[in-house]
Amino acid sequence: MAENGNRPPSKSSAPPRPTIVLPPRSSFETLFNGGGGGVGSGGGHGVSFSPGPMTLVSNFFADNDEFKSFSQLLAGAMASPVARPNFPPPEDRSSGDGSVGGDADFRFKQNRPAGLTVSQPSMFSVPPGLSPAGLLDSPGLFSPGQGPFGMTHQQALAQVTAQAAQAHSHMPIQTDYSTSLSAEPATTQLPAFTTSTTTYQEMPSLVADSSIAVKESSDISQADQRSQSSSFTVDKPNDDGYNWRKYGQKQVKGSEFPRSYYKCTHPNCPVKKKVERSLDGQITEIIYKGQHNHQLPQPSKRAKDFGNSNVQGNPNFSSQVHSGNFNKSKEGMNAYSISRKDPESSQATHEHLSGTSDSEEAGDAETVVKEKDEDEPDPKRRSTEVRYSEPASSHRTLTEPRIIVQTTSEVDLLDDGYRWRKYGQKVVKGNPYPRSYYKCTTPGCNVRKHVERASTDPKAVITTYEGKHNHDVPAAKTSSHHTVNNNASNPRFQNTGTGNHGSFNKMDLGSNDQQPIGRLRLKEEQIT
DNA sequence: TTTCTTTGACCGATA
DNA sequence: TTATCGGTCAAAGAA
Repeated sequence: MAENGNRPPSKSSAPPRPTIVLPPRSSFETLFNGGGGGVGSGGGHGVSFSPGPMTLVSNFFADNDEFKSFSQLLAGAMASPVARPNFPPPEDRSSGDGSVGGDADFRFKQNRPAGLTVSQPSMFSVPPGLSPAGLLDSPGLFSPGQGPFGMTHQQALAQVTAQAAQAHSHMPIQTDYSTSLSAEPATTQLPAFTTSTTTYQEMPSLVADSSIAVKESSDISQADQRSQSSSFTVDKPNDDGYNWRKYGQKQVKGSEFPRSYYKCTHPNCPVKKKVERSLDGQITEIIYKGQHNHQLPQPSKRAKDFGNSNVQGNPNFSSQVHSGNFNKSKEGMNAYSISRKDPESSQATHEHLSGTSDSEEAGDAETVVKEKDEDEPDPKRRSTEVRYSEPASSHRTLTEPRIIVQTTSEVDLLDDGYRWRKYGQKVVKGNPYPRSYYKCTTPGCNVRKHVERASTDPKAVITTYEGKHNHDVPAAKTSSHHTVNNNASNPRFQNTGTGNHGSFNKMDLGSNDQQPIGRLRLKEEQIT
């Protein structure tokens, strides 16, 4: 990549960072739940819901190596342990023998949110184009000698995001908010997936882009037939398969690190990305803008950079993704289409991919997938921003990012069990609804949360938590019936007795320290 | 010579 | 109207 190729030594000495694989929104949820619709086991329940994406991915595709089609991918995914309702709890699988598998299990156990289970049919679908292989195809992901998953969680986070970004750039996306925009004729290039009340955007799918090759440990998967050199430096933010030219760098307010601006070098390609790096070269944030209007660069080059490419090697995927033929995707989507009816809670759904840390230095990590109308005046077309941000903390070690899928409605924004004081509000351009800032009212607790509503659908909110509660959930709130309802419809939160946030605070390594929570955030934003 | 990065300046949007 | 900020341009330098 250009960015990395000519960096001054002072900047190029950064430790390897993962390319990011961001699971499209809610994709994992389906996996956790054992699948909804036509594929997989019907109605998963009792599935532990805590493994980070990497864990999920590893389990998800452990048995699947050479999927030839998306449906096969899906089928394979559903056959994975994670997707199985009777998937044994991590405790039962923990060996603690120090082996890769055992260690992985240990991590799994560590991060498992107590009582956080998923017992309902999937609220989300595996979006077409979501390639398990794409997720798996992450160099070093399971490389031996790098810990249980072959990479640090920080790397995992970065990898998740980068690949998501890549996937995003592979596939134009169309959001169909049935609750607000359903009347609009579909210019959909990708099918939307819906719940009974909400049509979710077909997220930028993770193309089976094994340009990011996988190197799995044998006990996790045999998929390393495809494995590529782990020398693929996953930390290259620009190694997403496209070629970028840096055209600017600036210190932006509010960020302690400079932001670099890149353009896709492909002629007439409007895609840009912003990358923030910490002083040690680590990526703290990547924001993609626009959609590639071309395919990935020539395989030869990509092969050089990434090793084999599943995009190349998986004609089904590459063709359907790049040629605009999404029939297969649609089929896959339908197979996972959501049948659950939950008007109480499914009005809007946002997922929080929460990373956590078992390190004192763990900071925030957030992934934002945000749709944004870029160059197209047509509101039906949106480009996508995929953001990965991770406050720089040079020695941070993140555990696997946990995935928190939060179902929120307008009324229960604050009913997460904790008490909040609103300390700020801001209106952003293009969104008639203010962005609100809340702070936990418990003395000494510095947790904040930020609630943002989609401009086109006030019921669609994005709640972002920052920090970690250093206290228990306050006594039950009197006005929590909405939360109760919401939680009732969302069993993942039932056992916690708290709101979603409380639940995943509690599940954070089972500790109640004040480590900041690494967080991955998926954010969907309607653009006016 | 070409390609790419760096970096100060410029411009438009916003408060 | 002005200041600030983010994004971009483009000249200069490096590889």
